[in-house]
Amino acid sequence: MAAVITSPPKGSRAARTRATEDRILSVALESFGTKGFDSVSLDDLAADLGITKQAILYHWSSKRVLLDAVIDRAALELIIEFDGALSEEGSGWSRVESIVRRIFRVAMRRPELLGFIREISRIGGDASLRVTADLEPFVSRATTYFEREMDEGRIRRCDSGLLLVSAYSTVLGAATEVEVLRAVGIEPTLRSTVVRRRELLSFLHAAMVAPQG
Amino acid sequence: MAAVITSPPKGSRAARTRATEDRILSVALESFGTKGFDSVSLDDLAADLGITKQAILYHWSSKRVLLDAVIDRAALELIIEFDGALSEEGSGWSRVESIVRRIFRVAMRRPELLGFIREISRIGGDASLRVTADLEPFVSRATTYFEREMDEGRIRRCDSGLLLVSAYSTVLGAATEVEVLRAVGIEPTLRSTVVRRRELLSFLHAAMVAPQG
DNA sequence: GGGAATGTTTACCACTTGGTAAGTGAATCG
DNA sequence: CGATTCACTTACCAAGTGGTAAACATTCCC
Repeated sequence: MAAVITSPPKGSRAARTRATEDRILSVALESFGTKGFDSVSLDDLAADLGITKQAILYHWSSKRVLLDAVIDRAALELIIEFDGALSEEGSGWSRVESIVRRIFRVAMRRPELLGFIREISRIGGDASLRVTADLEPFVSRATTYFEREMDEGRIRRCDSGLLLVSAYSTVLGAATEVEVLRAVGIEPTLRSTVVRRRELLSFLHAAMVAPQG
Repeated sequence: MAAVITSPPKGSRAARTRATEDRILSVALESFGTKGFDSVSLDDLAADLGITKQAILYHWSSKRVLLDAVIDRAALELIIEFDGALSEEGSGWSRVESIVRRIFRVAMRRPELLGFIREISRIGGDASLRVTADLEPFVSRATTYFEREMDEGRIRRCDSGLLLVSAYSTVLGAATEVEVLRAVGIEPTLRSTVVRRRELLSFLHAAMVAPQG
């Protein structure tokens, strides 16, 4: 709704400006996520966009400020991708399954998004704090969800925070550690992806699901 | 044994040269692993070492060639850290447990080593190929080990390559994704590390151990 | 002991980096 | 329509980049 109110007449200057900023953020996210923040110069970015670096610096006063904007964008997109899965129908294992499928879809179609979060973690400092703050609402929702599932005995009882981290790194790892996969002789094809997802689901199932009784 | 034969008289020029190269590789591994290859300039490196960058370029003709040397060093250290675990006494779950403990020890004491491998994976190209080639013997040993354990029914049957990747990313993730841990409210202290290791072991146990029968 | 090989430094270079200043053409508005 | 704001470009700059050339000090070897 806010979007409707604030969105100016189509084709207006303000609208085109926002479209440009959007394009810049999008390309920056992809580049930072795949090559790393320091490995991408403003000139590189500008060249990809077909503009000059000063155009970028017009919208954000420094590369560091641009990074903050990209962080916010990445967190937003992550939440959009995953938050829905938490609200979906079903419960217990079937819901976990749908979350894993969704994560896999993101990892396959938007690897730069997950790579970017990882990159930010390494930069540390303010950047990490920012992404942490951005994701906090989502993390607390996920944790709450896990707690409830445990209370109702649908998954094994354990530290919900660690469960989240374990699930996150397991899936993210299996989906993105392409080089490691190559090292063990798995070329990342669509077919092998399906196989890996199936294996991973059974791995997680064994790990998470409470022994029924 | 080879070391004895090739090692020159103590304090000789050759020995000191090798010590210098060793120091450079060590500092480079730490810096590249924590800050990233592109984020560390030769001047930075030299400053940390108390020498000039030209001294570095004397031993390796370019920054890229230095990277190759650092990759070899990292792979060697990784193998030294982990390979022993595969030959240890015990079998089945107890051995897995000892491997996990070892990985945790490395992740805690030498995070830059694992961070470096991850960094290299992202750089891609020749660098990735090199680390893959360096680690191949170790990977094939680990895979063989898993296969045997499965044959003898001590762990669940599944794709051994994926099992390796899953175990690797789960452990590496839980041990190194500090920012994610912070996001879920776990400050990385020694105490929390112990807790996390215990949780992880139970997670892995449920996932890997074959239902007895 | 003297010349040669070796490891390191000083001096330098072309190029790239993030960032500034001033200018320009088009959309906007009174 | 004319002034102004806006989005962007051209022209720079100082600092830092990886890398080269040559001078220099030390160790080695005959």
